[in-house]
Amino acid sequence: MRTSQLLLPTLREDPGEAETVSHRLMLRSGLIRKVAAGIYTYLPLGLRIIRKVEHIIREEMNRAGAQELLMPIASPAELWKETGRWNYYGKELFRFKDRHERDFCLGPTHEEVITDLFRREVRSYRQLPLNFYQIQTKFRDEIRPRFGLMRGREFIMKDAYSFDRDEAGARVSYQKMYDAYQRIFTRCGLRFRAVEADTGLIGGTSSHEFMVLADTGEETIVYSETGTYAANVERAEVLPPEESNAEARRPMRPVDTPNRRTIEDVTKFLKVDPSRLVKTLLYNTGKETVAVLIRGDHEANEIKIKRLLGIADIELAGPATVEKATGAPVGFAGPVGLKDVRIVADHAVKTARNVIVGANRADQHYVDVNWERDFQVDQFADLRNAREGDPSPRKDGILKATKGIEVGHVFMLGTKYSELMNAVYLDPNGKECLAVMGCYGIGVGRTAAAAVEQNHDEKGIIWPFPIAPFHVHLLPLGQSAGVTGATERLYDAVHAAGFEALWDDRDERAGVKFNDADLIGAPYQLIVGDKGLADGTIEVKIRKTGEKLKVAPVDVPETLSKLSASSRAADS
RNA sequence: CGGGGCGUAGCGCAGCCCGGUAGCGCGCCUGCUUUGGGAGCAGGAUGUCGGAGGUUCAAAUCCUCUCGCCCCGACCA
Repeated sequence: MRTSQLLLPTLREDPGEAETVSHRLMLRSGLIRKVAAGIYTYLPLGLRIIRKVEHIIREEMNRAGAQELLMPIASPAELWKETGRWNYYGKELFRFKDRHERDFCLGPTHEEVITDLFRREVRSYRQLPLNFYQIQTKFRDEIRPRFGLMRGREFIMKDAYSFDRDEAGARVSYQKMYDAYQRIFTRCGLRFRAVEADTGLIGGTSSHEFMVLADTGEETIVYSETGTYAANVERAEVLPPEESNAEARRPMRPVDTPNRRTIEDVTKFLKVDPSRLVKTLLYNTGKETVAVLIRGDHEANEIKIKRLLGIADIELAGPATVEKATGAPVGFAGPVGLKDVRIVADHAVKTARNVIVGANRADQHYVDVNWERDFQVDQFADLRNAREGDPSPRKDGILKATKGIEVGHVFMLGTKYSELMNAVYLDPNGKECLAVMGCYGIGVGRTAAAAVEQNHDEKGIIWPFPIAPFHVHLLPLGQSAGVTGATERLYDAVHAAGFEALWDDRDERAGVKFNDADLIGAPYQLIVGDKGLADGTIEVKIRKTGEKLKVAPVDVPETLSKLSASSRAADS
């Protein structure tokens, strides 16, 4: 492909709208352009990358025995009402009416549609197991789209759904997808880690997220350095502290804490460590107000709280509710003397002695407060986020924390959707059985963006060979007949050897071509100039290392084959 | 939705506080020179100053409303 035939609008300066590396570089290198918030056009070069990622996904999904189909983007409300998600999904579900005033939505995921297909078309246990996948545009009306392709409202996703006769079969299907994902992300040239995850809105029994390790990641994961445990912090279990606390209980007393409302204010004012405080968070569940006690240096985990309460949606109570429940303004809530409110507490509160809590009076706290003697707790549970330094719940070491970008997610769904939608098959005895399901997603654009986050330098992108838009970037310097002729012969030879080449045939100065090539990030650049040709060589520049090899033009295909051998090995 | 910020030429920005002919750099067009890391000189084109309303002799600038976008928090591939 010649650049003169390609819309490739590279930008010299960083666009004002982008702050993240991948977003900035994808705009600058002419891969994407924004149409509206979270909605992008893929320009020709960007689409090539998307197609490369899709190609790898297809190969691995097919290898794992899944079959590709394609479901519609618009789906009727009826299906979503059957599973209850028409109400449950919230504003993220983009709804609209057709000309007959019938309700529709843009598919954010496709459990309903695929389960509907299954129940209509599959009858017998002989047809199972089945695994269907599609690579398709999804729409989720995200509260806050950001970082370009990292979190779009419209985005391309590979989603797959497995149907098995039983739990055991479903576990096999799940494992096959888990293995396929390992291969996919490895082939995309990513450093990643599979971690235990929460099941969120999709529901189901267990799941893993595939996290690309990057500082700009929105997720925090914890893992055991010495063991195998790895989990999203929102999921990671925290073991109850083992040691009992021998500290003697001192008598409780009130102290004045004028206008000190936050943990930080109170600890500074009383000159104590945050771990000496217990914070009292009041949550509205829709039915009641619940007080959640968390040690001052710990972070509340709302997912765990929701799970404990068995409530899908909770929110921190507003000032009015807080005042009603505690009789004090926000910032002075505490468990002592708190009436008519259910109190749940994190395990760490149980062993904490002589702590500081709000007094349920303006500008006062209690110090030397002790559980059982001074306040009661209805239930203790694991309610906080894991953090670095906590023991691994598998008892295989101490947890470390890192940031990650979620590029894939696999779920064991169980029979949640088959029950709600009556997706059944007949077993050998002619008895109706619920299909046991799994579902498996990969964000295609996000995978590409994550690859940029992990593979770039100050000059631009450094594409991993398997997903590079072009393998080789030909840079003829000047317009002499010798250079043009040599470039043309190289272009053909490189193609014949199986490489995709981009030929910069613009009448630009060397510096412009070099900078654009570094920005676009093809793994190899071929620099053809009169200087080199005079002694019979051209230069092969390796983008990643900056290394330049002087090579006779006839030897270029072989040199490229050798250089790329290791990156291509993963293909087979 | 809450908090913060921004909308001025294709891109990056200044001008706004203190109202008075709309500017700079890059890119784009023409010509000459140059040609291995974002060239030089000369000439040129390009704006409903996000939109609507208001104040004023006069509004990019002040006021009100509105739309869009970005960043930080609750959602997720």
